[in-house]
Amino acid sequence: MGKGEATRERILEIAEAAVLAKGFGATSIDEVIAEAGLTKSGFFYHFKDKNALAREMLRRYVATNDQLFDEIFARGHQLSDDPLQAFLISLKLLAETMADLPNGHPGCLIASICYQERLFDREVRELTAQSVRDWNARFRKILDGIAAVYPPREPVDLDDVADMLSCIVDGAIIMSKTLNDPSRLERQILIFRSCVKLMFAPQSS
Amino acid sequence: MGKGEATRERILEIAEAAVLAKGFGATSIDEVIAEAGLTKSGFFYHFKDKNALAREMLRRYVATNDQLFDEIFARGHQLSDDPLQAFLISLKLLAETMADLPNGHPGCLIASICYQERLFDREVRELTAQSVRDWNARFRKILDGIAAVYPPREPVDLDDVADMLSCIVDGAIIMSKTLNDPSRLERQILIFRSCVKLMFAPQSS
DNA sequence: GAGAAACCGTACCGTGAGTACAGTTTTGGA
DNA sequence: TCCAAAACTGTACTCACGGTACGGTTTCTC
Repeated sequence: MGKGEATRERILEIAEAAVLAKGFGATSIDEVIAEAGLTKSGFFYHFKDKNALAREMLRRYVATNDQLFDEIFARGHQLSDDPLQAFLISLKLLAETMADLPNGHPGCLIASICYQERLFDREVRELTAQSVRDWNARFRKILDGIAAVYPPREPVDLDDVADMLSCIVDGAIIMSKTLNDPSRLERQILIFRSCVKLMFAPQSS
Repeated sequence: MGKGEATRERILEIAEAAVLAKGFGATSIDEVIAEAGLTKSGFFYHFKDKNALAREMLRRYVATNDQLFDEIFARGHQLSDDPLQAFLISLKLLAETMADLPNGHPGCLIASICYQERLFDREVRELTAQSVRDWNARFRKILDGIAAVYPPREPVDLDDVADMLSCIVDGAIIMSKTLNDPSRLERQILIFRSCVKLMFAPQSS
């Protein structure tokens, strides 16, 4: 890794924390470069403009999240051969992971971008849309596996159930931040888990 | 209503549409006053600064939403004496109301503020927190009424279920906007409705 | 040791928030 | 109908921020 790449990473790390804390519009390049210890010229050497910064931040964020999901769902699959049990275990792991974040979840970049859409170009917005679609498809695939074994009790659209997880997480992050109570995120994931159980698990007193 | 009050309302209406479309930071006072047809001096005569504008926008937004919930849940209560049925009807009405919005839900002001928190003062943030708490309490009260008649199947925390509705709605709004598909919001509310049914309704094939 | 990569410094432009303050029109009530 | 308050207008600033331009300098790497 060249020195330039390291600087880029440092900038992205600092920028992401700032953006999640106060929004993209309120994050000034000046403060980022001050913390990163370089000049404006240095910044624009690495990023054409603020949009380029957003694009790279987003790529980083999506990659990190993808990796987290890979790990968590692989682990669930390791611990149980039953697709429903594996998913329930993974959701538990996800909840725990979120609960273990030191200062609560810092925020969802996609949601942050969503509420400031006009600040970004089409490429950035297309990137957010695609990653949401990918996550939904991933969850949908898991649900397909479950539904094949356990026919859902209520007639539910599996696409909607898949979407639900992303919605719950994004919504819970907002509530956590608004109420300054990190525990809400964990609890919402667990409530979703209960819903999945109710939908698919066979009757058990 | 004096002329000043009418101007204030006009500014708030224009500002809300702009803020939900592109975020608070990206909404300039200049463009708002241009559309409202008054000068900068005129604007600052009504609002001390941008924070004061946010505060009033928020008050307006919360009041409108409160009224919507009042209507929808009152209507549900009219149509059925059974607390569970009444809630399920209300959720259906809520879903329909959201589906009927011409260009999809314009966005949640609380979420928008959440992701740009540092732009706002403590009073604004306290206002968002309080309205979320109020909405959660309202839903919780309804769930209490239901649980008294229909003991929940899974051991669920009713506070969490109450929170869930807000989370789902906020999350679904983000997904709707990100994917440019307004129907997601309606479908998520209906999926939540299915979950409530599964939690409380007695076994029915 | 040379050339490319990774910066620094300085000076500049446009836009938007916000201030200051004096002047003008509009409005509602005695 | 007049008068005072309310509701503005106009001008002229300030400061911060995004972004550009460009020449110079250091630092790596082959």
